[in-house]
Amino acid sequence: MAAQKKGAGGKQPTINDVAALAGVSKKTVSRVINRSEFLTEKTRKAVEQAIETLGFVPNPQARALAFRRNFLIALLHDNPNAQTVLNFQQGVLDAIKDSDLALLVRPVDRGSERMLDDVRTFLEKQRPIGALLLPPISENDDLAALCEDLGVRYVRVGSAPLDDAKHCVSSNDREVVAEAVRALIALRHRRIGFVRGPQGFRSAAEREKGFMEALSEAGLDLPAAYNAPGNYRYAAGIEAGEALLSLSEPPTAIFCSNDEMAAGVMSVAHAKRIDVPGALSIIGFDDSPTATHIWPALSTVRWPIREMGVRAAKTLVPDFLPLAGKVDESDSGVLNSTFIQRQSVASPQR
Amino acid sequence: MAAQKKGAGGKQPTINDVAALAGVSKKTVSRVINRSEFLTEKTRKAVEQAIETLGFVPNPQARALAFRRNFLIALLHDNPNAQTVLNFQQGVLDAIKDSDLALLVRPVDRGSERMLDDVRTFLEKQRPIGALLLPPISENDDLAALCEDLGVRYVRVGSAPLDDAKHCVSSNDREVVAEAVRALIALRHRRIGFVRGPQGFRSAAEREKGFMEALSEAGLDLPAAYNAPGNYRYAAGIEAGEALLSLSEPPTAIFCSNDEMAAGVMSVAHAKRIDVPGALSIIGFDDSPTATHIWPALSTVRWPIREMGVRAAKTLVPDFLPLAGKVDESDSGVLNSTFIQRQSVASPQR
DNA sequence: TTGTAAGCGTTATCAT
DNA sequence: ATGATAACGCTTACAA
Repeated sequence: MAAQKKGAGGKQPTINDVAALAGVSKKTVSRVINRSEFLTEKTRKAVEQAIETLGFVPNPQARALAFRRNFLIALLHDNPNAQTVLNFQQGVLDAIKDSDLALLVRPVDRGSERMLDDVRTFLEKQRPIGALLLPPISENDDLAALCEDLGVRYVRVGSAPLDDAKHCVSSNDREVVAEAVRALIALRHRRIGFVRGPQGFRSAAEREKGFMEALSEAGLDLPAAYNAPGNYRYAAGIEAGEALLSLSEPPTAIFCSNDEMAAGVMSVAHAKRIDVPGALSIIGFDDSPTATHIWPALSTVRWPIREMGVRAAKTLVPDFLPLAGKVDESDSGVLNSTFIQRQSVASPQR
Repeated sequence: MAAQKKGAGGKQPTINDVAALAGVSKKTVSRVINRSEFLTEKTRKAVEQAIETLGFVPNPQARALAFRRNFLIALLHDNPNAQTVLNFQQGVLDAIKDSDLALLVRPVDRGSERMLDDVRTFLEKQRPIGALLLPPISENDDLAALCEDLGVRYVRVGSAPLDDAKHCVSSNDREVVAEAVRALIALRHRRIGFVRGPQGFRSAAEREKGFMEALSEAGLDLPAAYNAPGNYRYAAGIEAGEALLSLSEPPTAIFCSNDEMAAGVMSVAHAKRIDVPGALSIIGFDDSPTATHIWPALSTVRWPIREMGVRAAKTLVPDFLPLAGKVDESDSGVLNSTFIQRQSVASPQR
């Protein structure tokens, strides 16, 4: 039990108060705080006792000044998927829980011309030890270069290796999408549609590669009419659904590059009284809350996003984390996504 | 254009470098940084020029130490709804954009016995200027007392006034729920079911009050069988749907205390081949992404959460924000939620 | 209007 | 193993 502190009025005890009470120099107290190994068990006990009695908590600003570094890491994101961001945050916080670190959050506006300047200003002002970059901004090489330039460590999170293992944590989206599409093929689907992600997104490209890979393995091809554009938004799913499901020979299954677009396609199917999964199987990507909230529940790919948060933090600041935190140096930084089968997929009825 | 700084190796220029270059004392530079009014236009220009030339950015740790306070505010949350948390975050960041403040994020575990201790440790370690408390933990009086005790400002966010206006930002959920239910009644619904939120949540109580208010105004009552328990989770919506829609005389409309449970009820309706909205109208609460992703799109209540984030930040740290940030002192701190009508509601067919 | 000296609470250096 | 003294980069108090 720490002693109760005084309220807002009472002054915080300082390292000097502790030193005085324990009858040692403040440097010795500092040694205790920082777990120096050159300490008698006895003096350490005495100092700890004094700390306890006073309810002393080291002033982080003073420490930061003396150390010439603070204890903050930053999360930079411009992710449309709230659940993804929050799960990642949670993973990061799991990782830094028993450390002195705290997490700063900074959304950035990918579209803005001043994006790089904004980030520069933020990093210069706050000087966090490091920055975690979530997709899609993690794909921006200029941003990584900026961090490098400012001496701020960084780790990029992506759906495929974007950088060397020291600067990247990624998942194997391509493989898992291929696996999902193979599952459709195994169910005897032959007319399989595809709804793309936004152009220029690495994640979209990876998912497309996985899709094409599975198709060509099976000797199938993707007619132009089955290949619909998208941008990860629900409305794009609606448009793609309208287009694909109005064809004279519509696909019996559609892979959508994310859940939100899959929800759009599903809505169109409902509106057109097309039975899902009887007449149409649908697969999404993200395992967002939407995936389980729509009916029928959506088969999808789960990104190990929380685990990636943990890993990203461990990669970023291994030297600030408890020993348990160390990542194996030889680790490739690739985590596995998982294909999750739910009710939206079945064999085509015919 | 700020001058490019050296990379990781180069040392940051300090206030002394600026002072030397500008030919003034460092205190004068400090005055420029802190916008003192007692400065000749000429010296100010000279110092600004030097700052520009060197690319000087004041060290926040040193400032924090000298000021005896840092420039951080904290967001404490334990909210299951990711979109809500993120929208709120965005609002806070909008508000502090042109200030020196940064945002720390800290999820807390409402269920844990050590919750208060964890928060205490966090606040003592980081010593943010203030803390923003999101529901449901904003309803915890002990938490507010802890902030008070530690001299950390706080603002609580809730669905009804939880504290005096200096410590609270809220929305008028009760009124808007009543409005939504009146809309059902105006459409000639008479058998209206209710799915409750979790016990002990203020938000749940407010929504229930609003519901009951509208019912009794119309001289309707809520049979016990129409009053289903819930906990804001999808699975509870499924259970409630199973119960309500298996009755020999089922309701023609169901108000669910949040969107997630509404999605559950909707799934049950689909599974039972009950037409929505023809045979059953459904209303939710939150205007979460789910509301538009399910089919048919869900009528719901939109919480002005981003605006509440802005307001909460302005209430918490008016003295750190640009002048535009001031909140009118006489303001009650109550923002308006909005009823949003979508396809899930219609007159009962009969 | 500007400058000087002292101090914020910690850690680094270098003794002992 | 411990301590004295000087940083760390800035602001405050007071003086000029």
